[in-house]
Amino acid sequence: MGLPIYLQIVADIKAKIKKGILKPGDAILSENALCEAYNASRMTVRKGLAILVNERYITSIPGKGSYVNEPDSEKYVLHYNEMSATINRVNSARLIEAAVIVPSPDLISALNITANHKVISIRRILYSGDEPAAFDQKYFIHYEEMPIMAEEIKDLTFPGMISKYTRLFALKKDLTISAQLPDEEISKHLGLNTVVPLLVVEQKLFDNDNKPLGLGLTYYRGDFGKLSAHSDF
Amino acid sequence: MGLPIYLQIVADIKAKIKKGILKPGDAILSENALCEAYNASRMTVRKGLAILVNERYITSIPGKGSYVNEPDSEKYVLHYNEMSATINRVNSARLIEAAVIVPSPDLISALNITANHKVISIRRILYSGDEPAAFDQKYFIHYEEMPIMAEEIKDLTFPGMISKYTRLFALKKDLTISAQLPDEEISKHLGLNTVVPLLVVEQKLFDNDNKPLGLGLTYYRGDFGKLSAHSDF
DNA sequence: CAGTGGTCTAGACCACGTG
DNA sequence: ACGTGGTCTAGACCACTGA
Repeated sequence: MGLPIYLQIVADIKAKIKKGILKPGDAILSENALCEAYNASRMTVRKGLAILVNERYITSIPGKGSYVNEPDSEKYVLHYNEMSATINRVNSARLIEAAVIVPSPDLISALNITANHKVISIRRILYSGDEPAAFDQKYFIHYEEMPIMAEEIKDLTFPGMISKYTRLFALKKDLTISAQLPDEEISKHLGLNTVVPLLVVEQKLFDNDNKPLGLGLTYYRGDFGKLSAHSDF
Repeated sequence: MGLPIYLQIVADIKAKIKKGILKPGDAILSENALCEAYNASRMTVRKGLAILVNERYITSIPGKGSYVNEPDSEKYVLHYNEMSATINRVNSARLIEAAVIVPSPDLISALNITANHKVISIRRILYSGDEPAAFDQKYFIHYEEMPIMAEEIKDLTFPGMISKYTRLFALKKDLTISAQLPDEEISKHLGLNTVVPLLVVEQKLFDNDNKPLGLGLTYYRGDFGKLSAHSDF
């Protein structure tokens, strides 16, 4: 019984939802009714309900009441880091290119820049022990005050690279995951003789105003790359 | 200026973190100091800080103070639904098997059951318009009181199927994403003549006590399946 | 010891929705 | 008009950390 009142309320309502006593669409007790039921002040009750709202168990509608939500069965939490031993067994990297390039038309549109902008291209092979596990390509916009610092950058993740130049908390990130077959160049870099499917992770980084900051493509050998995600709560 | 005080506090502190005025590890003003700064009561200040704690911007340590966190640059939100037009362009399904089977050793260990348990196997082809986009295999434990209801189940997602028998809010879900080449059977079902890489999504469903409820495998043609995820906030 | 965050109360005023 | 949730106050007591 050491649980604070507001957490008891949370636990009780969650339990009722999980047992089916409260179904999606049902109204829960009003705040005042909960105050009476738990002999608590309204602020305490509201603190509990705020948690349930935040975890998407219920929705509160001003002037009406609070209602049990449909479960959001589609939502997962994914941890991704192109250099993570636990995720991809990747534990080292070798830089094969770090250059300022003239962007291709595709890159120009992906980064939303004009043709006279320069772009930094970073290419790496990511290793799992001695074996090449992935080919990694990053692009980001080159500004004058931005030295390439190849040595510093070699072992970083993409957000890590970008955060050399910007506050990381300002980053927005999109990930797109697909399966592809390797082209000749990637086959060569990864030393592939047979046909191996690739797990491709595309990262797009944006600043707080949704201006593109960089584009990353990582091509994992299908027998190395595995991503995992889990439902929250 | 219509913003409530507690949201102003949230916005101000977020801004300071994003601009680098507050760096990871830095202490923020104490609650009492913030009360003075914003001419607000402590409960109002705490309401703001609670949001920052929840969104992982800061951590509060009793007796000491609140501190700016290292950004969690690995965390993404993934929406997945094997039948979603927006995610996979899948808009219909055809059932090719719905049967009670004797589980293989692999299945027995994956579902953590004994050999005398029966398992329901559901096999479907998922279509994008007229084209087969994925081969879908589900397994879940068969209990006596569980009719198969093939027609009802045909167009459901895996959580949808399971929720026919259990409260959905109690579900825990794991997703594993990988790239594979099709075996003969899958090639046949998807009508593949050339070598096409597959994006494979493995779903494991658990109840609230982490007891396995089901195993799902969905094999998307690489040119159809694309998953996307994004950083939160 | 003084300062911090964690919990809680008993009020208040507001905007909103329904009868 | 009444009940609802949303915001806010000015206190209170507690457990904890650090000097």
